[in-house]
Amino acid sequence: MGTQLLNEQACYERLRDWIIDGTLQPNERLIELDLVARLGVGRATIRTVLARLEQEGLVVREPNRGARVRFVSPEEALEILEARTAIESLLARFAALRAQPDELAQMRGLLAQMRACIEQGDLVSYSALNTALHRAIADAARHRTAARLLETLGSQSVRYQYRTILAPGRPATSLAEHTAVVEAIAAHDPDAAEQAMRAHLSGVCETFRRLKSGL
Amino acid sequence: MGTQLLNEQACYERLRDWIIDGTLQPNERLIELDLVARLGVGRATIRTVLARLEQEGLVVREPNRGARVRFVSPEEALEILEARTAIESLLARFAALRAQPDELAQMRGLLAQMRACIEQGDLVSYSALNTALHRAIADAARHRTAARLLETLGSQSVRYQYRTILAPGRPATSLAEHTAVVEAIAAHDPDAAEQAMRAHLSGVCETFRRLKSGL
DNA sequence: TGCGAGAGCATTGTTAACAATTTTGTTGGC
DNA sequence: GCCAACAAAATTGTTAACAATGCTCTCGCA
Repeated sequence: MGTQLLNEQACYERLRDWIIDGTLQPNERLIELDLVARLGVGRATIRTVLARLEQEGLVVREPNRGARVRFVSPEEALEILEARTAIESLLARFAALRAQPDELAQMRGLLAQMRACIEQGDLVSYSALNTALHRAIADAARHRTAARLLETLGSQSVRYQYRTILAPGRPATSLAEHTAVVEAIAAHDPDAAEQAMRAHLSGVCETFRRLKSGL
Repeated sequence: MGTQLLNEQACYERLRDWIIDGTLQPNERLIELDLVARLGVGRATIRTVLARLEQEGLVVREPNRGARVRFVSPEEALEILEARTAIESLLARFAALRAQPDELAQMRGLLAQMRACIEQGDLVSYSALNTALHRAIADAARHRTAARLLETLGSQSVRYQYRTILAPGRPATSLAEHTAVVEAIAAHDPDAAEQAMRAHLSGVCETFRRLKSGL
């Protein structure tokens, strides 16, 4: 954790990253003077950054009691997945309407890499590629409002993102579902793309529900 | 505009209201010392509040150039409507699964009032009831994540909310669509409820698109 | 007239100190 | 040993002053 001099935006991004990557753990107290020392900014800056992160759902602040990293319960994680389903289906629809050839090529490239990961059993890389593919679809949709909603949702639930792919039989199913989504987008068929994305994420939701109750 | 002493939260809500109700107009500069004088808080408080409002999409801040009320273009308003369609369809689905009898009674009551408004040509009251009904459905869904997304979307687009109902023939259509949504929820049919809500808001989107191009 | 340099003003950004609050630790009585 | 009352420490909340930045308007010059 470096001690460089940062402006508010950089400080915000840094802190955000620390929460997302787990450097700062859920429920961990965020003490202003600590962060001041770690980030090399004034306390006022830290305060506005914490306020922003609260608005984004990554931090909880209580008056006179300071801030902590928000803990997202499995129940909330499921809600987030459900909301993601709604938003990403919309994005898939728009991607089918607006995707450019180079964007389609990129999606297909990601799919190919994902296939290779499955064959080699490399689920960690698969998960990263999964994220990249979803992002590629969101970008192709050119729908900033939906993309923005999705981004805030995603940052809240990273902690749970690895879970579902570990379910037995899930990797192969997941790959097939992603392929269907990309094919529908490539065919510029908005209804099919929306439906395929909905089917995919509903599958993820269902898997997550089973994992959750099985804990 | 009172000059009372407020804490951060109250200050945030006050400023938010001023933006939503148009007391502060789109693109209007938000000068920290002005707000300090009007709200009776320190500049630091104003600053964190502005940061929060930016994160919420109501304000735009540029480094060293201050904050202004974010102007939502008609194009963005359409995007917001599209995103609302996705979220509210989800909420309608959950409302169908989870609505309690008293909540259903409330929805029917609102529908009856809406019908009366249409008959009397009172579109202003109709619009308010419309908002109330959508909120009642969101509450019945018990889906905090989706509700939170919807709330931020709603606050950004209030400026455009009256427009669509003014289109010729819209009021009657709108009432029929709302009735269908409530009936599906009352029947505890999630698929029908989701579909009905989607149909309703797609109609709103389509009307808005026409109004927009007709400007 | 048109236009760049520079002074002055308005506003934002940053820092430090102080006040208020909560939390922690300690003492004394039972 | 346990609990209440109190004191001390840690932390957050607030304020004021100062620094830096961007904007505006004038002045000098072609």
